[in-house]
Amino acid sequence: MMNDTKNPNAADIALRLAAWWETAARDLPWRFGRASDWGVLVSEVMSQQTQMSRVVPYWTAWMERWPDARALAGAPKAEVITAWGRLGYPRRALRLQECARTVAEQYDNQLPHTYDELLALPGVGDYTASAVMSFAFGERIAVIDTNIRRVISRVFRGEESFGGAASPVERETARRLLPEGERGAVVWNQSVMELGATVCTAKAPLCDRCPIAGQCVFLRNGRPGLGERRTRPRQRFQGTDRQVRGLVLNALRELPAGSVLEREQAERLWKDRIQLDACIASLDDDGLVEMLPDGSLRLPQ
DNA sequence: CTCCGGAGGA
DNA sequence: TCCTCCGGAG
Repeated sequence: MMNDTKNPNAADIALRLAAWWETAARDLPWRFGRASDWGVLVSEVMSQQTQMSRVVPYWTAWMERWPDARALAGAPKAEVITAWGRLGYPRRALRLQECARTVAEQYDNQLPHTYDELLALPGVGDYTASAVMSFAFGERIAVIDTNIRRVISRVFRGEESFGGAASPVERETARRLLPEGERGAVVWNQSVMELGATVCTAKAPLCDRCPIAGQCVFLRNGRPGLGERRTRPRQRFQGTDRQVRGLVLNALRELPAGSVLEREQAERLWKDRIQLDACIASLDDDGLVEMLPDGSLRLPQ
């Protein structure tokens, strides 16, 4: 077809999303240049597997208490674990502190500015390294998370994205769609991700509120397979080790600082003694708790 | 109850 | 490549 005006045009979509970003972006405290590079990294680590809205109060308190990598590096582990609160996946808290130590010691308290150096930091994977490069340093780099994968797949391919790791084709597509200029690329990453988080959601996309509904192949095709395919296998929580670990750690966090959880108290948290012990052992392995000779538990020092 | 989401280790 | 790691919103 010679003049297919319906074919999605990346430049046109980028313009529309940039305009939408100006009016619709959530006012998160680490956005719009208000946070340090380190603050941006902390926000990204906290946002791994956790909704931004839940992160905000934790991030604010965290950055007030430990404004930079050096400050976090010197904090007692127990305080770090406690401050992580109910964000979930508390190993992230320890990795973030390890990251802070690396930054403080090896990089003189300044985040490194290359993707490879960022990627090598504890708790920093492809997504976080790319996000810091883009959002903290303003570099032109394709950021790929599940929101961006979903939006790009729907808008340009008219399909739901597959689960699993991003394929080389997906990565190449993401790079190709990136606007030429640095500033444009940053806004592209932020706006596509924001669209995926708030409008182009996985299960019930709000197409009537979408600024690029007129350019979307997925919508034009009648949203084929909407909600049929999961981006990842379903994860149960009730009865799992994750729930038990959460109960134990939460009990420790709620204790007065420095005090221990007696064995009897721990046993009251979960009926299945075998599973409880396995979870305590795994928390110990992770460095999230310490077991004393009498069987009581405490947060690590 | 179901949904959502990166890193790292096996 | 698969699996485990959480908690709160809907």
